[in-house]
Amino acid sequence: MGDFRKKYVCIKKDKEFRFLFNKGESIVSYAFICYVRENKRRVNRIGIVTGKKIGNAVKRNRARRVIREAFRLIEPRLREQSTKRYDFIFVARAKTTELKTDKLYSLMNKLIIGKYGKKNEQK
RNA sequence: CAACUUUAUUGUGCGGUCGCGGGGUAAUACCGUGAGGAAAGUCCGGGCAUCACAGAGCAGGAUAGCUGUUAACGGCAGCCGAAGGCGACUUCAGGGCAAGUGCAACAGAAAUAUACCGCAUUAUUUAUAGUGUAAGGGUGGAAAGGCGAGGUAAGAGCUCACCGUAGAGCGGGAGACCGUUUCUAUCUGUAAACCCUAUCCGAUGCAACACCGAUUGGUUCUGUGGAAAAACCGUCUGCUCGACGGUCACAGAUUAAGGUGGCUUGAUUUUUCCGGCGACGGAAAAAGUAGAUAGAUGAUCGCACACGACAGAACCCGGCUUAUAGAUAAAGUUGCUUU
RNA sequence: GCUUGUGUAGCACAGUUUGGUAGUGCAGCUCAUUCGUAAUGAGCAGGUCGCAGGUUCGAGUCCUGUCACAAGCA
Repeated sequence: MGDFRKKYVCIKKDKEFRFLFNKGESIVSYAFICYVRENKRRVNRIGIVTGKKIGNAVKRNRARRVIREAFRLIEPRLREQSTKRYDFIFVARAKTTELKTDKLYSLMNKLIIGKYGKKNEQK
């Protein structure tokens, strides 16, 4: 699979963020809120939102890194189990800063893989 | 040993695996590198960039002991003065109310000039009026510099002795300032009240600015023609004077999504020596030190301990201010004990 | 990154220019009115003036620092 170097792409534009907030399915947990929608590209895309409420710059960076690392671990499994590709937007919450990646990883595993992996198999 | 004062340093470290930004070799692999003492607040100063360069006056802003230091500063160093502390030491917008003006609520008779009670005296009707007066009373943050004597009708710096404050003179010092057996007196407080004095200040900020860029529209600039008496508008930080340009039409350039540069070798860092009390300056050698653009440092395993605080570069420096778990070092003060 | 503005009672605002009493409306409580409620009338309570320091006899007001919140600039 050497077609593209990066396995996933960042969402950058404001329009796309707003589109996902309005039309995407939402998954809520104590660590993060996730908006998901199917896209027609060949890659999974991710966007991370860390608002001002979380804290100062260090805490915001920390939350961003933790989410990104967890997603990086989960992403290969998602591609194996599903043929479709999705856009994800993760919104960090205040508790995200204190969590470790393995906790977040197991949480994502439960919520995202559990939902979108199986969904595809049934079809 | 205890309490305290000041200054400085450090801000988890080492190794393995996966992952991220930039660079190099070069081709999907390897090598090396990658946040701070405050990166923060944006409170000052400077570089750099663009605009204006046709200026003059006024206004406006900043600073405020002296000498030095510096690219510059409102910073820093040393010294002087005042206040606080037993002391080491700390703090201070620390020029001028003796240039002028204003303000001083309530209380009080009166707040910068005055007569309520009082004390004297004059007039007559013995109670009032006039005059003189700041000794005494109470009020207040502040009551005519304080206190004693003389003096006087009673009093008053009115006079004198002693003392304070301010100014002038003299002496010392580079200066702030200090001293003084001299002379003078418009001797309440407030300039973080207006103001005066001295010194400095053009404006805007990397979202500056330069370059590339399609249909179409707008803006600005240039050129040509028109208008050009007055008026209006714009630019020159605000105002006045003054200067320049514009008002309508056509043509060309320019600009708006985005991209590239600006973007890191610089008043650089470290070490040694020399000059200086010190801030700092000079010389030599060595080092090569983040450069992203939704914005890079995380996860995990092993070992050690104090179990890791405050906190993340965004054009770059010099300061200041604020946040900060602890750990370490040096100098000094006071008290106690021992010798 | 840069440039501005605002913090006063539970809420919305005055007062800051020119320093001496902290006020207005709504909301709250009590009483009156009414068969009862609303409206109306009378009264009451409620304030670290964002925080810290300074100037002053005395700061909501003047000065300095600081903490929040909001707006603008491609």
